[in-house]
Amino acid sequence: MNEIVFDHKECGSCPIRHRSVCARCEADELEELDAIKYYRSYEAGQPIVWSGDRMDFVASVVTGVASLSQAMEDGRTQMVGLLLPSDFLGRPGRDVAPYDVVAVSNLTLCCFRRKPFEQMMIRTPHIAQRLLEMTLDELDAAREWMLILGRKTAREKIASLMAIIARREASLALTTAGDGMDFELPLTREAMADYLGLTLETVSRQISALKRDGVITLEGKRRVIIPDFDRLQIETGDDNDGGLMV
Amino acid sequence: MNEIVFDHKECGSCPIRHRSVCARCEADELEELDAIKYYRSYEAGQPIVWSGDRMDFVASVVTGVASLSQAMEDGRTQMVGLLLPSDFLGRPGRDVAPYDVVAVSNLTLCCFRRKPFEQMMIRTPHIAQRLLEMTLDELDAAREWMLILGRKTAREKIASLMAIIARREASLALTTAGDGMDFELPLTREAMADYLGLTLETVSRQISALKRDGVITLEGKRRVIIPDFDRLQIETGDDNDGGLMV
DNA sequence: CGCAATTCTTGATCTGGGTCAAGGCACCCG
DNA sequence: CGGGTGCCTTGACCCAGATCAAGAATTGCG
Repeated sequence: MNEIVFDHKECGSCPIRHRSVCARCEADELEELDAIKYYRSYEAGQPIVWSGDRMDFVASVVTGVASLSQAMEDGRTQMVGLLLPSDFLGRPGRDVAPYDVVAVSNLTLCCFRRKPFEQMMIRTPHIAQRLLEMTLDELDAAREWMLILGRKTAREKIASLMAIIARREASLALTTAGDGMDFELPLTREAMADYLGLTLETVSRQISALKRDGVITLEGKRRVIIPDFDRLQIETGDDNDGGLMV
Repeated sequence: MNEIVFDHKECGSCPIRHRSVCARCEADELEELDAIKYYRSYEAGQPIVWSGDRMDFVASVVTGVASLSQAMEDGRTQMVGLLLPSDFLGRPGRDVAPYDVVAVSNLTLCCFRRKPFEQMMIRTPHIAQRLLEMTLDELDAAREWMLILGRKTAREKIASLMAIIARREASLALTTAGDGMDFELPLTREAMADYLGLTLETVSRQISALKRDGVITLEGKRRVIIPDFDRLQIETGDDNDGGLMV
C-alpha cells in the first residue's frame, strides 16, 4: 500500500465503499479519482440539491447525515433514503436529481465530477460491479423500509429505526457486542417522523413509551442506550430467523 | 436481424428487457443464452421461492404477474415488488432469495441458470450496464412506493395503483392516448391491499368511491376504464410538475 | 344445471395515531 | 441575567381506516 492508497482510505471517498475492497484500486486509478474530487460542507438543515436539478457530481458521505425525500403537492413529505458516512449519493448515467437531498446534520461530502467518473467506471469493471452491489443493497434497505411503512405499528417503527441505526453504528465501530450498545441519534424527532411515516408527536410518545418499558434508556434527548439488543429486536416485530441481517 | 434475434425478442426472455436494446446482442451471445434457458409455468397463488431458499436461476417474466413479499412473525405481510411481463427476477451474485416470490396470476417464466448467466455478464459489459440501469429503475419504483405507503390516504393509494398499472399497460401497448385508457386488473383486492398497506375491505370501499365519483368505471370486477387520466393523476396527490414520469 | 367455494361489497363499531394546544428544557445572544 | 428560539414532551379530542360481521356476485366443478 502506498501513500495514495492510505489517503484514499482515510478520507472515506472511495466509490467502492468497503475499505477492504479499495485494495483492488490501482495507483493510477486512485490518482485519477483524486484529480476529479473535491470536498463540500453543509450545515444542518441546508438543502444540497432539489428534485429536478441537474447534478454534475456524484459523492460519498464523509461525515454527517443526509436524507433523500419526496414531496407531494400539498407539502406532505416522505424520506426515502438516509445517507450515513460511507454511503454514496447520485447515480452514474442520470443527470437529473429525482429527490430533494438535505443535510440532516452538519455534513461533509467528497464529490467527484460526474462525467469523468462515469468514463472511469466504464473502463474499470470492478467499480461498475461494486456499484451494482451497492445499488442492490439500497434496494434491499428500501424494501425493508416498505415493510416498516406499510405494516408496522408506531412502536414497532421506532424500535426498527433504533435497531437499524444501532446495527449501522456497530458495523462501523466493529464492536460486535451482542448487547449493551449505545449511540448518538443523528436525527431530530421530526426527521424520524419523516422517515417512518408518522408525526413528530407520535415519535416522541413512542420513544417515551419504550423508555418507560425499559427497552431503551436516554441520556439527554439524543444519546440512546440499548441495554438488551435482543429485547429491542423482538419489539421490531420482525421475523428474525428469516436469514439475512442487512 | 437473423432468426435467433427474432425468436429472442418474441419470447421476451432477454435480460436486456427493452426490445430495441436487444439489437446490441451478438448472435453468439443469443445462442449462449438459449443454451442456458428453460421455461417454467405456475398457477395463480402458487409459491415460486420462499425467503431463504437457494436460487439457482434468474428469470424474466413472459406472461402473468408475480409478487415479492416480506412477512412478519405474526403473519402480517407487505408486498415489496410487483413483477409484470418483461420484468426481471433474481439477482446475479446473490444465491439466497431475500423475499417470498408468489405467482399472483397464472405465470410463465423464462429462466436462465444462474452461474453461466453470471459468467456471461462478466464478459459482456453492456448486459451488466443494463442490469444496473434496471436495478436503478427498481429503486426509483420502490421509493415512489415508499411515498405511497408512508404518506398517502387510502383513496390516493388506490388512485396511485391504478395510475401505475395504466401507465405500464400503456407503455407495453404503445397506446399513448392521453385519456380513455382501459385495462384488466391483474390483482385481487387482497393483493392490492397487500401492495398498498391496507385491508381488502378498505380497498373495496375506495374502489367503489372512485367509481361513484366517476374517476374510474368498472366492467365486471376486474376490467377498469379510465375516462380521464389527468383526473386520475390529480387523485393520486402527486406533485406532477416535478419532472420524471417513471 | 345446481351447489360449493372464492372473491367482492357493504354495514356497524372500535381504535391507533393524527391534530390541536399548552407548556418544558437547553442553548444562544444581547 | 433574561428573554428568545429551537426542539421536545404531554394532554385532550377526533377521525380514517381496521376489525368484525353479514350477505352478494362470480367462478368452478361434479
